[in-house]
Amino acid sequence: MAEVARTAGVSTATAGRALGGYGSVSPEARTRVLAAAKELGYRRNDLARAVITGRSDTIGLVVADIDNPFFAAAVRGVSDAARAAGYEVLLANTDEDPHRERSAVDVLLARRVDGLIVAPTWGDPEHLQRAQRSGTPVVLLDRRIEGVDLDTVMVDNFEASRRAVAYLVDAGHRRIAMVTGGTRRSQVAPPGQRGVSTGRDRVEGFLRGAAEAGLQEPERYLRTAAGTPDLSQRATADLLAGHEPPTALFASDSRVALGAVKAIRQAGRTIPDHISLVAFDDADWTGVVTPTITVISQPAQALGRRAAEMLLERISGAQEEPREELLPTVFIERDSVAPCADDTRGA
Amino acid sequence: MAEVARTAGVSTATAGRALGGYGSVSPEARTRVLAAAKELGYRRNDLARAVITGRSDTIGLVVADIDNPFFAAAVRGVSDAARAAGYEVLLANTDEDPHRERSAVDVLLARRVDGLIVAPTWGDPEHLQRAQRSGTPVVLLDRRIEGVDLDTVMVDNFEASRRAVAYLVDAGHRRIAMVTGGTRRSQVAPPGQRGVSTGRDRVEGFLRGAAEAGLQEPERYLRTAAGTPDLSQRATADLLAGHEPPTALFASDSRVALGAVKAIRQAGRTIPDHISLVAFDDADWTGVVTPTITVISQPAQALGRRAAEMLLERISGAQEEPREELLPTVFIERDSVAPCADDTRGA
DNA sequence: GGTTCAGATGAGAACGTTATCACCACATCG
DNA sequence: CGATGTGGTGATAACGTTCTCATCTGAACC
Repeated sequence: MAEVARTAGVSTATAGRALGGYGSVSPEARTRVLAAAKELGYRRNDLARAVITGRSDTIGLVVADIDNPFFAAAVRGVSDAARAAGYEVLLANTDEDPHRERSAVDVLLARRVDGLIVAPTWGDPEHLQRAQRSGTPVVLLDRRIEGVDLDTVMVDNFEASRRAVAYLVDAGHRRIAMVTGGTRRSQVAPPGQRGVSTGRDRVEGFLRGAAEAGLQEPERYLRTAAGTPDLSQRATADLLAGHEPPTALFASDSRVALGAVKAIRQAGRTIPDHISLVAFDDADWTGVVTPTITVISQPAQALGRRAAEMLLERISGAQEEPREELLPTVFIERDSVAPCADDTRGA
Repeated sequence: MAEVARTAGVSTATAGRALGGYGSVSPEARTRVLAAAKELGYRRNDLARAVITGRSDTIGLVVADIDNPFFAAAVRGVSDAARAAGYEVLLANTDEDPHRERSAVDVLLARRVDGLIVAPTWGDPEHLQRAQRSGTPVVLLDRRIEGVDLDTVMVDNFEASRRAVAYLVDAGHRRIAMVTGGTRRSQVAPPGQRGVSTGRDRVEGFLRGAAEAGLQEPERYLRTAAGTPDLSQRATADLLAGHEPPTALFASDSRVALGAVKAIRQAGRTIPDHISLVAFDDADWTGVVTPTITVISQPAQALGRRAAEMLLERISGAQEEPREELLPTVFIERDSVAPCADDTRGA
């Protein structure tokens, strides 16, 4: 910059003003500086600027796995909203490992991000609260943490799941199973905080829906820790092979549904004749398989966008109470649910 | 840091050495500094460090759309390799807009990324060459640019496509269609550089395969500018409704395939009885639809990982000639291709 | 016992910006 | 005409680090 200033015949202060767009500069000085900068191939150093201003115009984004379609869409939403406001996005994956989440947050904080959007995984969220307290706003995406004062953008997983079960019950089903990832057993945490809120809420919605229908022992048909297609396939196969197999299945996300569909097919059963299926997430393929799958559609991209918007509000100094914002899900009826054909429905 | 130094009773220089892990510090001084830092809640400012060292330990990643499964996987690969080496990833989407690509590169350069991984879209690549020349290494991901000296990691799209067509020809098909996105018509660029190399190479592979089989006017069955499921669905419907409809279809990626499957189903045809299908990309759903889809599988995540590795080599000063690295595709035979049943196969 | 050398330390410069302040010229106003 | 702004400018401090250099200590070596 000093060289640009020299070439343009002004002080570095004036050159800085012309290049940085602050203060006031005469039109002629500005053009001279700009010309000199172009001639010399000058490129601004945003890092040095950030050191001075204390703002990096960057937000940190921490998700479990960008390669999961839900998060990919959410990241896209965050990215779009961020860029529209002149912010860049620093991305980190955790693979649901609390240790990686914590270290990712530490690194992003050291890089002086102006704010953080986190889809928190299961451990102690103290690092998130500390970040917020020390002046870096945090917005939770897709997952809430009880007893923590942070903005949160998500859907009503409990209610959506309860309704899905009610829908299956209305179709006459009584032996309704749920396959889900998330809720791990081998986990050290207070009971209320096990697993990820998304998984917990969906399981509780399932249990509530089952209870409301007076179903006996719904836990008998609940399979957790099946978060990948492969695990889900095995869990579903297990369910189908059991005594009094379920006549309907609720899959907690599209990857779980993928494994479930495979297992059902391999077991020689057909959807929806032998077993009905409802899944979370309107993945692209759910509309193209035979039969098409009835799903609870989540506005993944909009969730990301809203999270970014809320974060940007906080960054610009909004001081209201932390709020939990719920975006609506859409229940899309397709062809994977049929009335229960099983005579033993009373079982 | 000055306060930490004061608390620990050492100079800022020594505190810096203890905190920054450079130079040499006595064990006792180190422990005193670390204790003081912890007590004061000191958090290092990596931005200031980057200003001094000239290295930000950050790489910029520019792709068309993170919400596309191929790129999501590639980004994951880049991210993993980057983190393993202590680098962070700054992400940008272009939506295939050359203007956005250029401005994204400009912003990332201003943030002093140590290197760039770009899946280049169609316009003039001068900004990429300039970045490389001015000392920020650039690696091209998934797409090459002719006549440009940049490292590139991709697959052999031409050969994979040629083989896919040959496979269909071997099954007896003569009216083979291709639906693809990418190659736009309304584009201002020298003929050889229209569209994105991936799309061009696949089209040329298709044409070569057709030529080798002696097929007449293969262009008649070529539909470009159908990069989204919706556009692809329309293009496929159009093909099916035409005179002498194709008996086999080659879809240039999984999203195109999705639209094609929908169109085929809506037209009342079945795969593979009426029409065979081969698609690029082993999307998760291609193994679960009926019938399962025969695909050319790309190692998307490995492409990202290799791109990051090559970039890191350049960053650490490797000076060899730029190279183009091809990762192998895998042709996965499933159930969407059947021998041609059409009597008029000579047409 | 002097020379050499490595380890440890501090003072202060350096990195490339923005922030602060003082100053000037000039217009505006009463 | 003097007081009061206001836009433009430059010198220099400031940001929070790392880098450079000089100095000191003590051990090892012949």
